[in-house]
Amino acid sequence: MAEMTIKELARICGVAVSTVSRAMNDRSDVNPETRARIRAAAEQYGYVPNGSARRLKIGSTKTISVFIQGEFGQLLVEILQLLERSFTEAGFDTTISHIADPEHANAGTVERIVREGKFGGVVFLGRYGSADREASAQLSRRLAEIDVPMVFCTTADYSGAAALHSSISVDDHAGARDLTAHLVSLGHRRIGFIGAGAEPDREHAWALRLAGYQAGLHDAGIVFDDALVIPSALEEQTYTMRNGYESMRAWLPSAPEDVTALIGVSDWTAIGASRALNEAGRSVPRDISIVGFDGLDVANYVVPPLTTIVQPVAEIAQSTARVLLATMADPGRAIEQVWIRGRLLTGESVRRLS
Amino acid sequence: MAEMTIKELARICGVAVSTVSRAMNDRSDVNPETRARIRAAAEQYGYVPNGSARRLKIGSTKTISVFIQGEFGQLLVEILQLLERSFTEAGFDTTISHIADPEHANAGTVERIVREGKFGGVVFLGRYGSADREASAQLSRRLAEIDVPMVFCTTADYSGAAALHSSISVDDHAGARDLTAHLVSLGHRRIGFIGAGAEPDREHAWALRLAGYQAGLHDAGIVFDDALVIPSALEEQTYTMRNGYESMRAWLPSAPEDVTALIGVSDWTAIGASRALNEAGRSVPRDISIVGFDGLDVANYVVPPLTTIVQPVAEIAQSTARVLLATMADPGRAIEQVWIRGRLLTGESVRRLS
DNA sequence: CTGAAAGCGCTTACAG
DNA sequence: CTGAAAGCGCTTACAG
Repeated sequence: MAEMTIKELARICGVAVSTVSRAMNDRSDVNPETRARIRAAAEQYGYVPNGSARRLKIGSTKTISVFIQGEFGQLLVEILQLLERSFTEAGFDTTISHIADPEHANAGTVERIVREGKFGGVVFLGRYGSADREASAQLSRRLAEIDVPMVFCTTADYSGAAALHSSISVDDHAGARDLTAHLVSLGHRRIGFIGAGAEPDREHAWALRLAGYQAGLHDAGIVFDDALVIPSALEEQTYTMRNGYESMRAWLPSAPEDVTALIGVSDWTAIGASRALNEAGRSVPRDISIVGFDGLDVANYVVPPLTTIVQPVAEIAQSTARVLLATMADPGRAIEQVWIRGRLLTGESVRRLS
Repeated sequence: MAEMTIKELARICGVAVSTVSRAMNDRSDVNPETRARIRAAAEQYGYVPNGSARRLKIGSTKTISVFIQGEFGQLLVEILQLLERSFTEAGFDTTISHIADPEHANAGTVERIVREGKFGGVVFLGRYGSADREASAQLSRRLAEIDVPMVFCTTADYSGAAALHSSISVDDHAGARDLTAHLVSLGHRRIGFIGAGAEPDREHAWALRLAGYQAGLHDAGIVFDDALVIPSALEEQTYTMRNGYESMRAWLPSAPEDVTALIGVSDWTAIGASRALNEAGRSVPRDISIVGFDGLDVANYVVPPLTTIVQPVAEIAQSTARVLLATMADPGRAIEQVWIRGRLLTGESVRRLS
């Protein structure tokens, strides 16, 4: 079936192409009857305006692009669906680009897509940026030079000292602090943290959560002990079940005997670590308590159900859409950093002491 | 930073736009030095060709579109990454569209995107089509009228009697049959199936897996018993952990006492069902054996690790890329239905009887 | 190897 | 309310 053009449809309808264009774009200055006739013909002949030509004319488009980095689990799917809905309601199409491997997606690719795309706005969605901080920072700075509104959702913009873009995320710091306070309230004082990254870092989720945990300890007057921080065994997989498992296995032989509770940097991490503990003959929560972070469905289904911080998915998506649309309407708008507090969900993975 | 056009760059370099175009597109008929000079200038000034203009001229594009339906777990992420890599190697860009809610994504949206996009080819990726079979079939037929090569990956095309599109998938039927044979070989004869859909169906994964299970029983001379088929409790969530859990809870009160093994329609289903069994005081595999399907990482980490069929992800992606690229090269090419055999992975969730 | 020119299919002032 | 015309930024015969 050959593609039909506006010209052919115009001839069929006996009008000028400009009239067809107006009819297809629901402009007010068309006779309702003409409009109906043209749209009926379009339907009948399967006419669809050529998007490329349209975009070429219009310049910036009614399209918002969402970039997703790496894996794409329940959390991001839920946020993406909510974003798509918001954008549709606001009259925008949503297009998605997946950056399979943030490490190898050289800045150029992303930049090229954003520049070529002529998008109305861009969302970067993805929990965790590249491990190469300098590359991330550089990309972020180059992106800032492009004249398109962008926001970062569930991920920081790594541009360095002063943020160049708005970002919306769960409050990682407060969440980890809440978890720590919860454990303390149940009598725990020797509390470990699973899944710390390698280098000093202040922007990735793991670093914020680690800092929140330290703040929680401080709140309770507990001295932070480096020996209770369990480093990630696997590069670039910080938040995975596999990393939780491997990290715990690597750490267990040298683990201080008196640890009574552990905070996983994510639910998956906690689940993987639990498995390693089980294999080592230590039962959760009898021998050791463990909590996660994110509040995935799976946290409710593992045995025992995990105590965790639930990410406020709806609020995150809402804020993201709001900030982006507002910035699109007023590009000079101030940059916002939005941190949304997660909710503590009590499972059965923590034992009350004494 | 204003967008630079080919015209401006041409003026800067002191050449004609056609020369810039040739240089940017790596055509052979340009003086290597001119080419180098132009590309350097492009880099310096951040010139990126306008994709819309390019597409408008070229007509069909060097872009392949991947449509993803619904959730997007480990399996699809892995396949998508492999597809992206194959397409890139073949010189194509990959663009992704997410159909958040296949139920509500009226055929029109998908059709519009495909028609507008002028893609070189289209992949439909997603394990499970819409529940509304008539709508699916109709969409499939309408898509067949569009003059773009398409293949279905890990999902059937639901066009009905005669397939209109090529499709590549794990061999659901053989996999379930293998699982059944495995259980039989360990002494099980009263084997149930968790996650059957509501209506008669022959195309969805659950239906194929159910049929494979029945074939496996038949192979072993075991009479199929309807009472051992556990229906899905939740609409549109067949393969989720939640559905495994809820379905098992609903079924348990009326469960025949003599069941010794269960086949989950997916790993997640098996994991959810295990949890319900645990809550009811039945331990896996001591009291009852259970197997899954898909071979997700999580299957190795639950306790006990799940026996399952591992989806041959690499082969699926490879075949999908091969079939699509071949069809793009030769649109008259015959339609292929590719079923790839999965591998049985033995965990610890099955007990040997007697 | 390079340039001038036509044209891809739209949208949008402009004139009626 | 409608039409004729210009032009968005490219690519590609065509001519040199």
